[in-house]
Amino acid sequence: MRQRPAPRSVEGFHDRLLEIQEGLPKRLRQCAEYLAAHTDRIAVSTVAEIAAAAGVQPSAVMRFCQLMGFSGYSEMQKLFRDSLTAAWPDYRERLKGLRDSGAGSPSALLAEFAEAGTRSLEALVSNVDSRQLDRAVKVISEARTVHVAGLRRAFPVAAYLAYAFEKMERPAMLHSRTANLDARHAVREGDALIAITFAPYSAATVDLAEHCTARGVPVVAITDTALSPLMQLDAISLMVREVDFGAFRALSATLALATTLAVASGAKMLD
Amino acid sequence: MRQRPAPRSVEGFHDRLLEIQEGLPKRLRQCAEYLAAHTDRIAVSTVAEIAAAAGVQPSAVMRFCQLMGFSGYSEMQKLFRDSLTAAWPDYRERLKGLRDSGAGSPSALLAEFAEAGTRSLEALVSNVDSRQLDRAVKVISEARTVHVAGLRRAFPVAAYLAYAFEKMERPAMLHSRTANLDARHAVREGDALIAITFAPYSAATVDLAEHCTARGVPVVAITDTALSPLMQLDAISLMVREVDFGAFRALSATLALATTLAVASGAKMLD
DNA sequence: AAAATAATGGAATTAAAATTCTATTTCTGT
DNA sequence: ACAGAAATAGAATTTTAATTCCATTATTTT
Repeated sequence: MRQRPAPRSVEGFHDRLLEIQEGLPKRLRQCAEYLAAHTDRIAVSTVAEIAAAAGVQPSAVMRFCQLMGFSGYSEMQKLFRDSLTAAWPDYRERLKGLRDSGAGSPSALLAEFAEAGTRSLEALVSNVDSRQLDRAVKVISEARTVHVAGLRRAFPVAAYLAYAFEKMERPAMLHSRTANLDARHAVREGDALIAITFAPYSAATVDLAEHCTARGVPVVAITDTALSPLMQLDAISLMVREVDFGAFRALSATLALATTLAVASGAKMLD
Repeated sequence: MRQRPAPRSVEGFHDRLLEIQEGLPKRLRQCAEYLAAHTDRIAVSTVAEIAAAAGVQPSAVMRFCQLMGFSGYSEMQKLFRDSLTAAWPDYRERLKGLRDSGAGSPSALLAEFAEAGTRSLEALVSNVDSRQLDRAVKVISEARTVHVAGLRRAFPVAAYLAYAFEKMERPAMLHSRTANLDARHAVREGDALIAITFAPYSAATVDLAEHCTARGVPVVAITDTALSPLMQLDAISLMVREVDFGAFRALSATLALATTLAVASGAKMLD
């Protein structure tokens, strides 16, 4: 069997599997069958574990990897590990890479950002805690007035939410600190707050959230990490991990989540 | 610091992180922050990789693991590896599941919006006119001050652009009509305007674009159809077609395009 | 300001995992 | 059934990664 270059994607892996599978000897066939059914384990298992689970010797797994075109198990595993982490090299490196390879055109960059957005959206759907989401929607739909707070990078999201609520004729207020005022006294009992903030967490947003919590006004937090100060309050937290593009982070996932909150709570009110 | 038993779930991990995070010394705090933001990498990274990414020594990561209650990194990693294999339905499966069963639930809605966003991004990459994009980037990188105009649905995009330029220390001005003023006289020769508007096209944005064109200030237009009034001016036009879901239209593609303009023009200036 | 305590970086050590090698077994074609 | 080829198991080796240790640096207390 002649050597073909190693697959470069998970799809490529499956294709190759199909190509080589015919006329495979017993142990290698066992490997093929096990790996076809449990590709997701490759990223986090050792050769020994895979071998045991497939009922073969580690060396059989090694031979199988080489048959697939990889230099060994580690190289194959790398493919799956990379596909799991929505990780990107640093923005500067990436840009430099694009430029060096002569592909530094704006269109190439656009494709990168589009890719980053897509990955963020996929990760969002598989990670979001649907119980928290349901609770958030409930709280928002029951609020008299919805307050929306988000500054800096979170501001576009807050602005979009305010726009969406306005369009649905839902009483809503955008806390944008115009004239450096904060309008905390506009928050009344029976209202709810959607607070959006990402590291480095802006104090103004956190303050407002604290003010609300102290008064029993429910807070829905859209944030990025478990260390967010909003997690300390017992807010209903929705965590969003956007794919990094170094200094520039997409907002696709955050916006999709925000839209969902607005639309779902609007729909619930019609029930 | 007294030892508490190791967290037994990913949620438990986050909780413990919150508990211990206060008063953490510098390097351990770096670990905490990095791991809070990138928990998904733990399952597939080595100590050395985590340490490098967090900007600390491997031994610091080890001490952090022990502080969290684990015997070491391997034990902590096991938690995340198990949670991956246990049941992490990937994006496609999850989407299918939601379509079939939980129709109408907030999670199902989220999946729909994510899908709409993904398709918008795909369409964007294949439809965008790269010559126009190149010209737009050139014009923006050569401008003294970049003006950004967008109202209503386009406002979040304009706000994001203003934020991105600010972060890159690029002189930029967001025309937001605060106090119903328009700041058209702030546009000077040598500047450029990025005008964003979608049907129904808001008069204020179009007026500003006309004002600029009349004075020889180049205009980059982000818009949705060939019928846009911005197309009548000889602006550099970038068309974006967002896929809509119900009455709500995503902004993913528009934002990706906006980010590209900002980053590409920023990169060009470094040449 | 000095002593005590805690935190850190980096090398040294230990442990674990990947990979290779080879004797043995199992096929294949005659 | 037999020779030759292919495949396999398991041990041996090499490589890589986790963990510990300790000298040095920073921080806190007296």
